[in-house]
Amino acid sequence: MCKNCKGKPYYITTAIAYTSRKPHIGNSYEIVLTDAIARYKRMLGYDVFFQTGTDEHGQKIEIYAQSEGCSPKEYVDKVAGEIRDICDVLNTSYDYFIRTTDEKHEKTVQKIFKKLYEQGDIYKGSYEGLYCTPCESFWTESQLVDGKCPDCGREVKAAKEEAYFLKLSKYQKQLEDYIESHPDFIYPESRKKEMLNNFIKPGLQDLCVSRTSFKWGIPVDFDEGHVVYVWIDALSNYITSLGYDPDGSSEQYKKYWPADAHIIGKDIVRFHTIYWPIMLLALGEPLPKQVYGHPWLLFGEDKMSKSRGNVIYADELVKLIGVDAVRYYLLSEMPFANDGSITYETIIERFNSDLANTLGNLVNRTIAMNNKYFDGVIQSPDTAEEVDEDLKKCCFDTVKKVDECIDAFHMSDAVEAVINLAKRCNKYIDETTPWVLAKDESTKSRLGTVLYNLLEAIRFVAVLIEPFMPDTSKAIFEQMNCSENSYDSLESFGAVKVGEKVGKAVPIFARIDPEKLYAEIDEMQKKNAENEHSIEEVEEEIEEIAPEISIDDFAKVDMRVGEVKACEKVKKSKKLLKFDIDDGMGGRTIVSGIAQYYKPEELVGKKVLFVANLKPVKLCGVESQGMILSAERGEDLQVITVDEKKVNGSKLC
RNA sequence: CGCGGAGUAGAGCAGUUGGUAGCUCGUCGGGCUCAUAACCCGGAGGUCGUAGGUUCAAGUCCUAUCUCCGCAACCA
Repeated sequence: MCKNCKGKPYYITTAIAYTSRKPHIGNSYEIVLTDAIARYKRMLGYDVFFQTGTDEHGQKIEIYAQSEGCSPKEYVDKVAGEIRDICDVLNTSYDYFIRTTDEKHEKTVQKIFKKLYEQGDIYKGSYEGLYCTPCESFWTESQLVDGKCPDCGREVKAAKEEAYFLKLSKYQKQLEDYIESHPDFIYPESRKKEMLNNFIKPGLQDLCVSRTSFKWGIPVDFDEGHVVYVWIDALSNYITSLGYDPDGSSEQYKKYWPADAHIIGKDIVRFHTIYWPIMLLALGEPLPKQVYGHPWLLFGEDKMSKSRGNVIYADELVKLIGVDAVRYYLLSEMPFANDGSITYETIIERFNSDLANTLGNLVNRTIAMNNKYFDGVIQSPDTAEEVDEDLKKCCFDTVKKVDECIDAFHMSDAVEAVINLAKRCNKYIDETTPWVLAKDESTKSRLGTVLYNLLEAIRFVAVLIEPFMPDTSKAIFEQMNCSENSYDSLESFGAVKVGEKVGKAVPIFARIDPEKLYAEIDEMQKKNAENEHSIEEVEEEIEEIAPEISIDDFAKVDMRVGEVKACEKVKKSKKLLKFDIDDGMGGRTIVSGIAQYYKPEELVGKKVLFVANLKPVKLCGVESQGMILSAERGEDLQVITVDEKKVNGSKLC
């Protein structure tokens, strides 16, 4: 067993959740996954520190707060509360919940920023680009529409914004060496290759770490007007909470840092394996041992979103099927490297098959037999047969298997291993046929042995399942009237006490009736629809009318009718279609990013409208000499077509 | 030729260093009755994306090709 992990510190974190809105169940996977690992390590004897929390700054939050008519702080308090509630509803055992609006965090971030500035790793530079004053935004040449701001259509002017930059390039080599020499640092492997090949090897660009365009952030204390931009603020949560301080860190920090594992979504691997390590290198602190970028949980094939009406929230699902069932589902259904998918069908399937039939029924029938045949009194195991040895072996093998799986973050395999042990127990019952043994007084002692072995094997199950389903583990121990739930007790077979009386047999998981569940879901969704006026809806409202322009402004845009002669996908691109347009003037090529809405052949022969005097640009290597007009609303897009008889090249007026 | 991953029974997935193709759910048949119409056993169902090649032997190695996905690029 694990002798050298007793009392050893183990620091594990989730990413901090952005407080823009209530997270759906896909977002909640991470905290359950991390919780299971934390609980397991605790059981092994590690001195675990498990941290989660919320990321609460940024322009987006400013905007959301405004649309809700409250201050950013009020908004963030509300959402952070919801997020914390979900963590609690999911019975997660975090030791600390950090908020980036905590005073201690803000103070430390300012110190970190200053330290990096003073030692020259952060320098003041400027963000050069084309600036749209009303929008307070910078654009690159290629982002402009008609040479104007793509957001509001107004003029932009070349401008510089002061900003602070972190010298990533300085530490590039050091980071690359670290990644190469620590093969487990980025996990899974494919993510590591992505980072190395796409970002690090081609060369890192210095990172902009401050903004002046919004206020809701941690102020740079030595330069008024500047606010620390997301990276340094959010990422440093992992150390500010522990008491890191450039002027001398706390004992707690020295004990737990570096982190053993950062559990994060695959979308933010880049920040955690490039920016964060470089910040730490610059600060002279050790790097985290491992970063696991887990996959996403999708609804069926689709991403979850309010506008699709397929959002499932963790707390609602908990109301329907219970905490442990939700935890079990998330852990067992999510593959290790690919995205998982959630459907009510599979939820029911897994619940009924694994939890009710296999596990719940096993406990129920075993306890019931003990009561029925021995009035609940646990008998001494006096006989031994080959099947018994096989059962014991399976118990020990399962302990080992679970350990290996969790170390490799293969949670679904770990969970499956425990369920397989329960299956082995069910088989054991069939092999030993206790009901036959009960008929004859001469086989009574064998019967007692069989039931003893079953109880002990179930005890193994109950111990091993604690990290995944803590309440269920407890419930099993209660029914067995047993308290020996330590991991160390799994070193040998036989901790169940002879002579004790088991409790009453009460089903732990009642089978789900699919129709009943669907009815409940319908009702819940109806209720939600009634009191939902979500932020997402606000976003999807029709766009505001752009500022007024004069007839002269309009006259600058030369729009013409053209006929699509040919159309094909631009190689190596996802969204681009290349059009050959007959413009009545010898033809031209236009590239348009509408490949996900149209198949190339659909538009051939159609007369379309295009902007004829737009400055040509290259897109994915193809020169585009104009812009095809289309109407867009949310996820929907349609190319504007005109009457077949219109002459190619006709000018719009 | 930007980087990487994946294509295996109706569905969802395993298949380590090449050596008789497995698991879960579903389905069909059988057994049992302690238990939550549950549990146990067995059957059917796959030319392992396609085409070549290496080998005594390939899902597993090599080459080509198709399709999907992730990251990057990109939405004039």
